[in-house]
Amino acid sequence: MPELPEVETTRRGIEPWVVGRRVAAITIRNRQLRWPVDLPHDLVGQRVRSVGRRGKYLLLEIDTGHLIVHLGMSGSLRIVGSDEPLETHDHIDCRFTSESHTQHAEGSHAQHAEGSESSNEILLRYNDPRRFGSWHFHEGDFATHWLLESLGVEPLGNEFSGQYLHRISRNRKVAIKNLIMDSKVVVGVGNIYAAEALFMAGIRPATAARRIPERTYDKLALTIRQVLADAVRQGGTTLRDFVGSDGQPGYFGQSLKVYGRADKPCLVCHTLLKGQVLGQRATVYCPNCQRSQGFQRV
DNA sequence: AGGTTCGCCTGCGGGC
DNA sequence: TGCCCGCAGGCGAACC
Repeated sequence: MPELPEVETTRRGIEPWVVGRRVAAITIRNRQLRWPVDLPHDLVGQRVRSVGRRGKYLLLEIDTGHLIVHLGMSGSLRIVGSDEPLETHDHIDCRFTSESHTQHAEGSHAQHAEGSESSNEILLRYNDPRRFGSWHFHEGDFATHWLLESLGVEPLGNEFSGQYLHRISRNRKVAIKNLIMDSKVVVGVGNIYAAEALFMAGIRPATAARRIPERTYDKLALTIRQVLADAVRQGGTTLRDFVGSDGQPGYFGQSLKVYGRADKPCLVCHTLLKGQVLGQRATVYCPNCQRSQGFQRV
């Protein structure tokens, strides 16, 4: 599920609710996620300093380190009231004390009486049907965690550019779609946004990375940034089960040009879009708009 | 070392 | 109605 825009949507959603609060309790109902969940007991009482993101990993910075959360394919984190009924696959709850050093946004979803200390508690609730997600605690610098230490650059950061992609693609014959989905190269680009960015750049997904000229990589770096930033603005993409921290879906789905549209007409030129499997992942492209070298008829 | 495939899970839609 | 199959937003491990 969640690619960078969905994770960022979640980050922005939970940030104002948890920053400044202290962990009151962590309830783990099912430890069997991607890796067995094993959190230290001394997290209780620690204050949340910030909520960050590295690639598709959410980083809850607390006093002694970071809670590192990955949503896998089907995970979601929601802010709910402490009386919210449990649903299937609600695997982890992180309960926070009512004290807070930050002002909440208007429109609280938690059912509570204003000013009441005890009823002001909120839960950060993790639901994950497929259990491909993960929860870890890491002391100190998050970048040294084994899951994060070899991650590539942030696509919305300064290090990411056409020049960077061009340099890293030398002598690599891997399909360009697989290259931009490789988290050691650039983080956060999953199956949906890879297909969309390649369409916007006019590049055929199966093109060998080393055959693409730098000019075309300039264009690709731009469209990757564009599609991710656009999707963040719209709260991510909801195909089936993604919901933001307020339980609402994302609206970027209606902006998708190729993903999930195999055998349908291209929205630009009306040529039938072509489906293909690349690296075990379904992809879709327009045979007319997407020519290997980025040539576009426009 | 780069490239490819596997496997972890549940849920859902389509075909029969 | 029900069963079986294939497929789904990720990604590290284990293969060549």
